[in-house]
Amino acid sequence: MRELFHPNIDQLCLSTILNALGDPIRLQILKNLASQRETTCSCCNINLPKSALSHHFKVLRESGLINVRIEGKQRFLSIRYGELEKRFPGLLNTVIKNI
Amino acid sequence: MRELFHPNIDQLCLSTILNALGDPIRLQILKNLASQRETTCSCCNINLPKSALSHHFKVLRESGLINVRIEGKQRFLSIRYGELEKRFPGLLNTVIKNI
DNA sequence: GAAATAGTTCAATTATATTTGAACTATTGA
DNA sequence: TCAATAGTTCAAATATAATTGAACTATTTC
Repeated sequence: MRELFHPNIDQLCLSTILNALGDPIRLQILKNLASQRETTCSCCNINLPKSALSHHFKVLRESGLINVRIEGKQRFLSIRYGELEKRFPGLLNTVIKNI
Repeated sequence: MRELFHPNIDQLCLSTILNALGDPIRLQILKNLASQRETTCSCCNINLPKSALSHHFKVLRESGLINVRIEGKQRFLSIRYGELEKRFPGLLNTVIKNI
């Protein structure tokens, strides 16, 4: 695998994003990311088997919330702040403040 | 039935709220409510059997997003703006703006 | 009191999501 | 090249959610 699918900014759908956010584990992941700019999958400090984590990362990525950059053996996750802010102004910041 | 269950403001949980919002039908209901202050269940202009609508109203109510006031044969729905704003500042307005 | 109205609840079905371990891929380092 | 690392994918199991019609409750109106 060389590249992972990331939806385009104008394909993003509010209910899909809110649905991705409407899960305690994924909110926790987001909170971690918000405080760290970029993380690898294994640095999320969430006590779940890696296949379960991988599932949640995929939901976040496919909803458009996070970007996953492949570098060597690792994947670096980051929030798609700028694009999300353009598409849904204020949304992400407000959610993150309220986690 | 005389009263419906409404969670207290400090029992509200962000992931539960986002989960309730993460559905296109419920977002549509919220959008309608946002433009009308108060509506009855049957005035939602959503083409679903009433049992399905009732289900979605319940999800919204139990998450803390809406208030349901019983008056005669009807139930008047409204968004719990003030309380939600206190508990999760900015959240609801941002979501509604972005629907 | 009977019928109409407005909605809820129930039970069954169907659809989606989550969780898991095992097998897999790709990359790095010895 | 071999082993370790970082993560994905698969398939099966389990759990949760959505959808429906029918039966129900409560209220109003005749």
